[in-house]
Amino acid sequence: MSKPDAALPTPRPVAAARRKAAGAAPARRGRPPKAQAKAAGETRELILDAAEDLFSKHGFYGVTIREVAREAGVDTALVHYYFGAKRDLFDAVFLRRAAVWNDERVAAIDRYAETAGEAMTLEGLLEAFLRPPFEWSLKGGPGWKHYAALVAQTNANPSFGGETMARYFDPAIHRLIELIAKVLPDASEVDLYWGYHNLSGALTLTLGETGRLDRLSNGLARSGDLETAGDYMVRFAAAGFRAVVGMSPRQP
Amino acid sequence: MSKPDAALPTPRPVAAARRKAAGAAPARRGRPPKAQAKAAGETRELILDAAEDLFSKHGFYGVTIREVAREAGVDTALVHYYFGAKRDLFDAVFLRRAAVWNDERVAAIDRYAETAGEAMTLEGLLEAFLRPPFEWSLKGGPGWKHYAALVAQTNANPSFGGETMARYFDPAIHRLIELIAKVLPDASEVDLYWGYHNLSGALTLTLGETGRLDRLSNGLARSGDLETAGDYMVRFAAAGFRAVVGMSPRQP
DNA sequence: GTCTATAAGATGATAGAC
DNA sequence: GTCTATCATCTTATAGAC
Repeated sequence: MSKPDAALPTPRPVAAARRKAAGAAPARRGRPPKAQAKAAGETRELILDAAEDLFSKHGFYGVTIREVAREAGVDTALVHYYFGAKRDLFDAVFLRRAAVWNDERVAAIDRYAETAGEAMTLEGLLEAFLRPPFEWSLKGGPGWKHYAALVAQTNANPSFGGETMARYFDPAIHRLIELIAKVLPDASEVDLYWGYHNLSGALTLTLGETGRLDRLSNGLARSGDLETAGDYMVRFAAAGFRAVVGMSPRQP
Repeated sequence: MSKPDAALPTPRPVAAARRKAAGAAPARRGRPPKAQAKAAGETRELILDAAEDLFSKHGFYGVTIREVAREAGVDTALVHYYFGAKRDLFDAVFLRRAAVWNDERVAAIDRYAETAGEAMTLEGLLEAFLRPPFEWSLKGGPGWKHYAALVAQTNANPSFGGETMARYFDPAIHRLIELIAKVLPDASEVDLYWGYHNLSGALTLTLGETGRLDRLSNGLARSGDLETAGDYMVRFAAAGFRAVVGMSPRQP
């Protein structure tokens, strides 16, 4: 019934093993061309961009410093010069967009809450909270798409970036839950946390854009169709939140 | 507001680096004790168990063969003797429980559908489909818990195990969707696939037991409380499925 | 089946010339 | 800031003795 041969991300041997397997160009002889002079801070950003891309696809251990340098078009030693240890590079990547990402989401729900006033709805709130990341992932350039996948990965396994995630993402989530509580006054805090947990999983899986859904549905639904994903998610989660109200008794 | 110092999985340098960092025992001198004779097939299982544990926590690249051998209490060369390349070991781990896992879920929803007959409900179906993995993770011993986390990881990033996942998991999911279609006759296939996508994300995040929820909720809700997670998930997803019925027009 | 020894190469990181 | 050269270590994987 299912077609076990559709396109899935290919397994990825670490840097050199992959180059070998791919029968890649025989490692250009002689001097590599000197890098052109870069604008101030540009090298730093190039490295972050490359690392963001690779970490989001292969995880911390699946990426080598050499690979990052190669994709960034800079020398290996420069990566250490700018960021120190590999782990620090990862943290820098995750940190770079964390504040923007969350400030924007908080601003969006606050703006919505103020505009809507008494007419505030659950769907409206979720829409305001979910749409910014989807929009960035779609239209913010490749960096934002990679970052979205990195956030998804970190949410699913906080071994790397967990600290940063808790520091920057949790306050935004708390604000959302606070506002949902106004719309669902009978919900307990526990109800809302479990509700958010369910939403969070869906969001994470969506931002990862793994292609699983494409294959499962034989192309009927596409992982990368974030517009549609958002529409379904808002409806699905709003109904879900309402359905779990009252499952745990409220604290007195 | 959040406590940025609670317990989260610690970053994990690769094998030797971690041993060094931990200031571990000075690598015992002299001959290691010979392994006792093992029952037939036991060594194989020991290796699979160790690999399952480690892969589920650190991913493919975050685990070394030496580490697997050490945790299994066998010689490094034996891992290759039994499984060949590292990638083949990973596949063997993922494959070992794939059939059981999915056969049991299909059996559970089929049994439910037959017993309930006309009285079949969405909640009943989801309960039948979701409870087995939760039960195993809770009561099936550590192996099943590790496997659940591995499934979660693979769903979130199918670079490794994607093929196996599609082959073994998709048919079970298709069967679930088929039965949901009976309960929600007005839903289009697309509606159901997006609905399942939302459920799948929640399931994945839950089986991962990352501790994110514990921290976010300051201990009010616990990732490891799979009983409660299941109760909320059934209610949340059932309402979600109903809410998305009709969003995409049905195929003629 | 189990272990020793070792090949063959990749990796994170740094010192120091320019 | 950038690049070369290199260290010290780790990694997968195999050949071959027992």
